[in-house]
Amino acid sequence: MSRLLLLDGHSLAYRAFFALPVENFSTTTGQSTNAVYGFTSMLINVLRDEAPTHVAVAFDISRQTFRSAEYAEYKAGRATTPGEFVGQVDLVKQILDALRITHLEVEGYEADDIIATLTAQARAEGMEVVIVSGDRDAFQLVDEGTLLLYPVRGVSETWRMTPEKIEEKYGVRPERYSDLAAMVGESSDNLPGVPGVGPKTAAKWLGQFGDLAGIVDGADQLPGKAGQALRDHLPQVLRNRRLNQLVADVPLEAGVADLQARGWDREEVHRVFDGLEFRVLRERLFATLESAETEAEEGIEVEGTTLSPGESAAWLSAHVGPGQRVAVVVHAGPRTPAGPGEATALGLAGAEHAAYLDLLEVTEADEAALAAFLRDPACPKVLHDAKGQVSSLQLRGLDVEGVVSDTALAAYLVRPDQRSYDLADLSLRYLRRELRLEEEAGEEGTLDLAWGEAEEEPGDRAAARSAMVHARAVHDLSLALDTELAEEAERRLLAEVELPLVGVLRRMEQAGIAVDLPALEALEGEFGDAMEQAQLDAWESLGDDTVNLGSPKQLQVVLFETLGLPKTRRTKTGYTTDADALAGLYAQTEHPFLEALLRHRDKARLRVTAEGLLKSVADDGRIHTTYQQTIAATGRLSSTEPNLQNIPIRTEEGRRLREIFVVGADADGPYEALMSADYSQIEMRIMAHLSGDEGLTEAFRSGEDLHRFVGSRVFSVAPDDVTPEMRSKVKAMSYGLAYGLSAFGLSKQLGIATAEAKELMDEYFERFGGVRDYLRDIVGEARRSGFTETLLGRRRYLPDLTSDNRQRREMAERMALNAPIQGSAADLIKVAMLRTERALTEAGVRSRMLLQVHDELVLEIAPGERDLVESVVREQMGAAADLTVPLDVSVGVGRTWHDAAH
DNA sequence: TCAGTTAGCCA
DNA sequence: AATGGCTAACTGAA
Repeated sequence: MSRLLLLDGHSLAYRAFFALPVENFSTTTGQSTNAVYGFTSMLINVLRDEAPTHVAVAFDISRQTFRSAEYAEYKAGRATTPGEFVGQVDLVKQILDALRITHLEVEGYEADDIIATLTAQARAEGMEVVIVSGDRDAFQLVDEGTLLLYPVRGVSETWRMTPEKIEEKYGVRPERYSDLAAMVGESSDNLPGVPGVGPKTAAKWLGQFGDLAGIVDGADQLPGKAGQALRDHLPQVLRNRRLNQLVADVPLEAGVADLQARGWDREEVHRVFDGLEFRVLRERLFATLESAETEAEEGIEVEGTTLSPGESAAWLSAHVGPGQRVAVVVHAGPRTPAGPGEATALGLAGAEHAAYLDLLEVTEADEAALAAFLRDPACPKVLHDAKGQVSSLQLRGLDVEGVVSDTALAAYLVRPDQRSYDLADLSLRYLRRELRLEEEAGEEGTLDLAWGEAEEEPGDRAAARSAMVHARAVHDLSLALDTELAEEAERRLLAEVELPLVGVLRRMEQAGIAVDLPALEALEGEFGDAMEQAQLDAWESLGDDTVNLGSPKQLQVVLFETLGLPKTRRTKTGYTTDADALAGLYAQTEHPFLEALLRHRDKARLRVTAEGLLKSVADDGRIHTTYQQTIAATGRLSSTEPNLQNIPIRTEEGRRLREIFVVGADADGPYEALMSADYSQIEMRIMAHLSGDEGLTEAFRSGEDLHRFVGSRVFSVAPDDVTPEMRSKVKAMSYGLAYGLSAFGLSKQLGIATAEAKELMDEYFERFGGVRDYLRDIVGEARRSGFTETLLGRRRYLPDLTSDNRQRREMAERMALNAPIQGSAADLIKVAMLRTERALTEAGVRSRMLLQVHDELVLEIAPGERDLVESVVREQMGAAADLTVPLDVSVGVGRTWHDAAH
């Protein structure tokens, strides 16, 4: 879909001029820049938020237009343009030139006429249009495919004017707005309205007579003083209407097709921004444009050899060695429930040469040379998403040491909220190279491959080419990303945390966790039976056994039509049937169907969870999850296939699922128990540390129960007098804090009035002012710098903090609150995992780490090692960071995960 | 077959 | 309308 963005340059710059204090914006040479700054800032935001394919900016050329010719007083009475504004319009145009954005001006017309003309052309071609203008005349252009962003409160925020929004505000559809304005008047254009006729009256008449022409025809029937006033001022109204009609056929030098967004002039942007001394704005501009702009210059070239049996050893000795960075790409067989498949082939690429090795056809000498290369820590290797590939190699007995970079991890640290770190995307972004194979590249293939064997099968040749091209990309990318990770802290995070963690996670995945299969099968059956019973009960109470209880759509019919229950909160497609809403309905009506439905939901969920776990048990009787290290924008891990980080624990029945995770055995024999070790209140402790709040710090140092301590402060009672009710309130408040909780959200969660929630929050912040100041400051700082940072310097960029769209901006603010806290906790447990594994290895024990659940580690304990491992885990988790408050670790041991809970 | 929506589990 | 995840079922369009 094409989308045209049109801006009214003059009016936006003018607004910015008055919105931003001129004394804060000037260069060392005395040039005022507040209007340029405001305009450019707005431009960047709207380019980012609306992602247009075509862009133009319209300017007024002078005040002499066909309008002033008809009505000499048009726009008269405006103050003369301030001296500091003069000249800034030219600077705006310089910026537009550097960005290669077309700007237009036409003698005798206003900017809005140009915008109207281009809008008409674009709409005729089926394009969407987004207009940014501070002139209300532009309202008449709005329709289903034309959106107006109308600046309010200076330039910091815009209203998204849709036909509905205009109708809601003014009571008329956009196409009638100009009729309304003609009667009401427009002070900024010096067009007087009819005395006594305001928007309400005008909208009412338009509703009665259809349009202005209808009102004129029926003017005689208009009642009262207002009617008489209109009759008296008819010529003036009609003149206003002629003047506020935008001209949609201004002769233009450029058509819509000429406005396609083009590559910008990097050097010119630097030159202009240097001159204006815009530093932060330049960062924002580059961050915005570079993500949109990834034009490939060419494909990836690789000169490579497909090694025949017996050739690998010689190739390796010629092309790899200490200090020479080599990219490794592994091809593997299909994955199994126990993990990735076995390696079948690999591509290698150094600075100059590339090679492809078929592991199924190598000689013993080849394999020995390869094994020696792979396990030599002095030979630096880089991989993309190493964990699975190293697993695949290991299945063939090939150990890998000396991994100096993982391009997926490096790219994740550079920008942690990307959807994926696909090699092709990264190649385009950081190398400006398309990752494609010869066939796809068309006739001007960009590959230059030297082939080993002529008689190879085509499939093998494609695989070889692909592996070598990928390896070349990984090699070059690893260098490019090294320079992207400019901050020392981020380099250390990669080298000392994320990279070593890859091995820890790989071993945890390979180990898996043992499952009591008969117990799991029994549980699945039990939940299944309970689900069926619930379904029967539900159907019986309804007298209908055809409703699919799993279909929200069918449920809506049953609940709100058949049963006629009160409507719940709206969703995109109707009314919600979520558990909260159903429980609310049950409290009101006690309808037996609701009870059975909720029970059915519960049991169905449990059954499906059991079923999913059952399906993922591998041949060794264990479940091997996969940890994702580049998904969560905050730095947390995630777990998939299956997700072992969301096994039920909150209800008694759900907890029974934890009984099927049991202590198991390995090749060396059985283990003795499972151990669960977790941090208590890790996020609140980090909050205490980061905020330096004295009360919260004291709470943790005192050893008193946190929520009891906080409750005693908030409610001004002795700790012993904190009631369970008080405790649960401050507990919800404490947990909500780091998420940007609002009074409304808190009231909803606690089931109390919003006013009461507000009081609670105020009292909380009053007593823990350090927390309030910290949360406020962290957002302000992030807005200035563009990113947040964790204890270990993990960054998260939040460009939306300066968005004009309130919803996006507030979302970004909550992310800015949460990211340093959740992310620091993630840093901490990662360090704890590294330290724990190292210490266990040094202690020479057989016990091993199996799972990580954000603030919890699950270990399998070998016979006789329980006490030693417990002290190791306590020590290493406790020493993962040096905070101003202690890190409290609690440990439990048992036959099952459930029993190990504490 | 696939993507979007809804629901629900965890920290 | 409180952050960060994953999976499953249903649904309608391709």
